[in-house]
Amino acid sequence: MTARSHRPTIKEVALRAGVSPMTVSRTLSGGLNVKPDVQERVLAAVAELGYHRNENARSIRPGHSSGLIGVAITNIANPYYSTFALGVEEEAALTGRRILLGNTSEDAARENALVSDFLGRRVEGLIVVPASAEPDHLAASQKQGVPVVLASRRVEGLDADSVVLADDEGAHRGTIALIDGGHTRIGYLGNTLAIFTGRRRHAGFVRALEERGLRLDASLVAAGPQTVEQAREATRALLRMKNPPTAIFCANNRNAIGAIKEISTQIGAGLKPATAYPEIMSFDDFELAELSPVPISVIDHDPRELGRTAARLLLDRLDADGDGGPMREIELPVELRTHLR
Amino acid sequence: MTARSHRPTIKEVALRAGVSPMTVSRTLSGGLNVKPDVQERVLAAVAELGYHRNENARSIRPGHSSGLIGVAITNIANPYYSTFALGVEEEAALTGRRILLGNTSEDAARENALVSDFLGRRVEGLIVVPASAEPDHLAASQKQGVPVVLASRRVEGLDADSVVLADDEGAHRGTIALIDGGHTRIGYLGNTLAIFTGRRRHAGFVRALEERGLRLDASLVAAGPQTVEQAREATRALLRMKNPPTAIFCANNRNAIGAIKEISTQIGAGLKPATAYPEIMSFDDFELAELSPVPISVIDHDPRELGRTAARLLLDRLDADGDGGPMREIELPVELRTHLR
DNA sequence: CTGTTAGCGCATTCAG
DNA sequence: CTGAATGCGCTAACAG
Repeated sequence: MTARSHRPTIKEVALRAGVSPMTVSRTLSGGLNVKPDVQERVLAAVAELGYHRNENARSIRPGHSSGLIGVAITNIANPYYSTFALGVEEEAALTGRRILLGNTSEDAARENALVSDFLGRRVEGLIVVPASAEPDHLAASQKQGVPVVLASRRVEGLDADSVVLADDEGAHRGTIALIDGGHTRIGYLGNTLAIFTGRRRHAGFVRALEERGLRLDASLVAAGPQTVEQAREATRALLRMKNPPTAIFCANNRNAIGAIKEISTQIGAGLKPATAYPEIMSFDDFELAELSPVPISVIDHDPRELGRTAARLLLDRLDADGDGGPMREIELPVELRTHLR
Repeated sequence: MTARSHRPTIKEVALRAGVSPMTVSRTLSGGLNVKPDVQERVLAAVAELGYHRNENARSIRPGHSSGLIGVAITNIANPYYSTFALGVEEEAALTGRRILLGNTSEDAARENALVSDFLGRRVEGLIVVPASAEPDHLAASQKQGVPVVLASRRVEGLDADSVVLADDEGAHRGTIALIDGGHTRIGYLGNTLAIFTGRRRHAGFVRALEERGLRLDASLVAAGPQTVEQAREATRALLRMKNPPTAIFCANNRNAIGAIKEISTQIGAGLKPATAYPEIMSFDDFELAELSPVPISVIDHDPRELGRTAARLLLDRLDADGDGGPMREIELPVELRTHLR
């Protein structure tokens, strides 16, 4: 069987139905001013040929848009972001739009290339979890009339719609809960401060310490681990200290999972009882958190809703006739859930 | 600030650079037969205007294609499938192609609509984790010269490239390991047999029982649970039996996680010691599996590689001049990893 | 109710 | 080395 690469065009449908291309076009756009029986003939031809209207050809015509939304995410494989993507996809699908998904791997250059590519494909808008602190490529998109919505992280110097979490408040509340639970030596594992959420969550952590009159011990702070493995190493270092922390604040799920894995391994080795290990506070809930071998609390939130909200911000702007009004900065609430275990 | 929705065209670049559109086009396509200084002028104009070649306009011209791959997945939020999507994205990006991602929610109608939409957008090919047992819409795609690659599941009656796991063999080996570990009453939690993987994994399970001379006890088999919550309920039912299983074979991560959660909860309630609960065999590894409160083994595999392989199958066919040869059916190996815990 | 003309942005073909 | 003409698939705008 040879793969006949033939996608029928409107002309072929017209020929087969014995009408002009315009009649086909009209029929496919709702059938206004086309006799019912002619419509039937057209639709029959469409079905027989398996015709699909070429949206790309359609979109180059004035007034028409591509129905595409460019989504750039730092790491699709992270359940947090994939759930976010699901939220975006669902909301976009409600308006018949599709998403063009790209993974940036937390790499600014890749984000640049991706945005550029998306613009070439004439996306109507961009939803970005920025890997780059550099606003130029996104500003360029806006200048072309392609709105940008930032999700999870903001970019300094870019006036764009955004939806982020209550990072500072969440980290603050979580840390206060630890302190009020009796902890005075609290470790910190999180992203580098170069990243928006890393900075804000760290700030909330520090603010809580100050508020309770605890001094910040730099040797307890690891602002850097990105992967579970790196988090394990950082945890190992904390546990090796002569005076280890009695609790660890983990600024995201990668770090919390790394900490738990390391603690679990060490408990399994049997050197010290489980109670000798630090308790965990995790910014991000995650599956099986309740199996932690040490007490764990989470600062929970809803990535799917984050995605939906980002999409709605964008769609609102796309549907707005004029400039769509001032930028909107949304902060989604988080929920402290103590001692899942 | 008004959102000037102006995307510059090749004409405007030409005007600004003082050349014809063709010279711009040539410059952007590699610059063959364009004087270096002219190229510079063109590129300067491109940069100043923030011009991006309109790929949609480009793709309607004969010979050119969209550079788009349609990916339809049953559930993006499932870490297994999001990692799969990452693999597809990476491999597609290597050839400059992008993915159009759609979620089917295990819904055949949605899959139909999605495929139809993808064809309208002139995707070069389709990568599908089929939610539907019905081959017609996918066959239609092939007939138009848009190749289809099935991933994880095959569709009966559809002659398409596919990459799936060694479901039967994996389930068989896992079950044999349980039996040889002394278990004679083994529970089963998995997808409905209407789903390809559900059917195959169940078959491997049954085959192992037969091989070892154990009879299949229907009351121990739950072929249906799709979500963690449903899996918990099914587990609860198994544990309530007068003669409960001493091991449970879980045909996917949703079911394994549900089982573990339920067992963990019951152990926490303190009615029976942990050793009184069934051990787990999970088809699919998952994060924190090693924290299971009961011994657990997994049939591991690599969803990212599954994605990469699916993409490569598709790209091979796209790059092939002729019909690309016979369909290829790949079965990726799985690895039994016993007693992570 | 239906068909013709024209043009969206781009690049192949053919003249210079 | 550069430009003009032409047509990709589609649909407003304008006849009829």
